Amino acid sequence: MKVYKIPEATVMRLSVYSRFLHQLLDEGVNTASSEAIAQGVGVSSAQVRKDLAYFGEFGTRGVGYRVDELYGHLKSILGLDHDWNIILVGAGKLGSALALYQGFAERGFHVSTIVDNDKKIVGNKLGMVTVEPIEVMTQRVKEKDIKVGVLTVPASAAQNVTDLLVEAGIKAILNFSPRVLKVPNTVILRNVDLSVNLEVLSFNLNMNKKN
Amino acid sequence: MKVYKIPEATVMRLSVYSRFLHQLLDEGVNTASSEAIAQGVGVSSAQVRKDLAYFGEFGTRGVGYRVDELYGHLKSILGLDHDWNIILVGAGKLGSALALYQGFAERGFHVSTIVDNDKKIVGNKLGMVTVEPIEVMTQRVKEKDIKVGVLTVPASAAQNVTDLLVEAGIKAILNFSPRVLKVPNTVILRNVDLSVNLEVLSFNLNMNKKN
DNA sequence: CCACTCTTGTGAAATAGTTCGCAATTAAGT
DNA sequence: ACTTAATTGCGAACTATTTCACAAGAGTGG
Ligand SMILES: NC(=O)c1ccc[n+]([C@@H]2O[C@H](COP(=O)([O-])OP(=O)(O)OC[C@H]3O[C@@H](n4cnc5c(N)ncnc54)[C@H](O)[C@@H]3O)[C@@H](O)[C@H]2O)c1
Ligand SMILES: NC(=O)c1ccc[n+]([C@@H]2O[C@H](COP(=O)([O-])OP(=O)(O)OC[C@H]3O[C@@H](n4cnc5c(N)ncnc54)[C@H](O)[C@@H]3O)[C@@H](O)[C@H]2O)c1
Repeated sequence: MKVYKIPEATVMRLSVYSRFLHQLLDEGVNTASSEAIAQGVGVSSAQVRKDLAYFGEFGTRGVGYRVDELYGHLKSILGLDHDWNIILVGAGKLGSALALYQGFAERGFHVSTIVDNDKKIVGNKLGMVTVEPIEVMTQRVKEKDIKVGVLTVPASAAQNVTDLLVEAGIKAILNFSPRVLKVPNTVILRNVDLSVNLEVLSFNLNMNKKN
Repeated sequence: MKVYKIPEATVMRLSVYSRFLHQLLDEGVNTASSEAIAQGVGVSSAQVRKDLAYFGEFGTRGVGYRVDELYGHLKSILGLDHDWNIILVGAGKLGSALALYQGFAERGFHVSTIVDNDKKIVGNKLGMVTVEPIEVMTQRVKEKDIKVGVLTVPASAAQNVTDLLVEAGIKAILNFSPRVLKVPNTVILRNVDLSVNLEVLSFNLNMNKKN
């Protein structure tokens, strides 16, 4: 079987395309050219076509893409044709914001379990979900067959929690703590580092000033 | 004047290196080799050396880098040798979490102004800062000479707020809303798209399953 | 002061990702 | 049926980034 390695940048763009297509659907648009999509998300039309070409031929020459069809293909490519259960670890400021965010559910991501090690927080309700003690984490991951964990604990606790999640059989982790985590290569890890984002801005501002 | 274009990936790694060096400083470590840094942040040692080479020669052959020195250089390269005032627009769930986050101040980013258009929220205190009405935004940006804006408003309001910020003279925007924003190319824009991050995980989980 | 070890800095090679350019195909107009 | 205009899919060219590999120092110990 021939398996191409898909650039991560491509995957990220696919996600953005799919959201833009959703917007077009809402607006009642039936077809869109690669150029229209490109304009909408701020890339080149060749880029759009190349990205899609990794996965098949979805368009019609001379016409463009049917919005509903392409949207369906992208959802399926991204693994969004079924819902995902998520466990959120650390119900602090950031964790609470994420837990209450509607945007995730809209894309099929459901925060079905929230755990924290602070007794004062355990028992609180975030939306429909009650914060449970950290001790039940392993059990919940196993019994609910949760594949995705979101980490919003302090950096000092991050590796520890990660090890427990991995042991419990988690398959992917989205880490918000500013710590480099070690995971076996069977587990997919992504880091969202907000300070890094600000510092890239700061770097560019600094550059502009000098040149 | 010779100006090298620095890959964005390099800049992001510099930020991570600098944080790791800070950690080493705390631990009382005096020198670190490129290999040690590489291990600590999960890249190759050649990558570390190449990244640093864009900016100068900071190490000593046979020895490595003086942690305090290199840390200082990186802070300066990243424009972190002075503090930055930030305006936060949208004091909702995510905005509040960001406003109260200590990690930013530690790196020299100070949320000095917070604005929102919801009368029920205006007047609330987030840490030391009082949420002000959206109407004062332009004035605050100008009078405090704020360069960086953080956007945590709903997608529907994002472009509108952006236009106002640009008009007020903002230089850089960190956008958390899932909308592609248009800004003049004199303004630096970065997007933090949390749904995209989850969808990349979902894509990879989906792939693993199939192959 | 020489031999040995360690580790940087950096060209060159390898890999990865983006843009270009156009043949192929479709639809619409005549 | 033919012509024209639009737009995809895709190989080839180009550009960017990472990795390799090693000469050039720098410290250490005899
Ligand atoms: N708040 C932000 O805007 C923001 C921005 C960028 C990064 N972060 C990072 O996100 C993480 C969380 O930030 P926050 O501001 O929400 O902090 P927070 O202190 O409000 O929340 C952390 C939560 O984790 C819980 N916790 C601590 N140790 C735990 C453990 N071992 N097991 C389970 N739960 C545990 C705490 O009880 C607390 O509820 C931190 O790593 C922070 O650096 C936060
Ligand atoms: N909460 C999350 O975890 C999360 C995750 C990913 C993305 N986001 C994005 O971040 C943004 C904010 O999310 P949130 O959950 O904090 O929403 P929220 O509704 O809690 O907060 C939005 C705030 O913006 C204010 N606002 C609305 N229009 C405004 C305007 N024109 N000018 C000034 N203020 C205005 C509202 O009054 C509200 O306080 C959204 O775009 C959302 O998609 C949030």
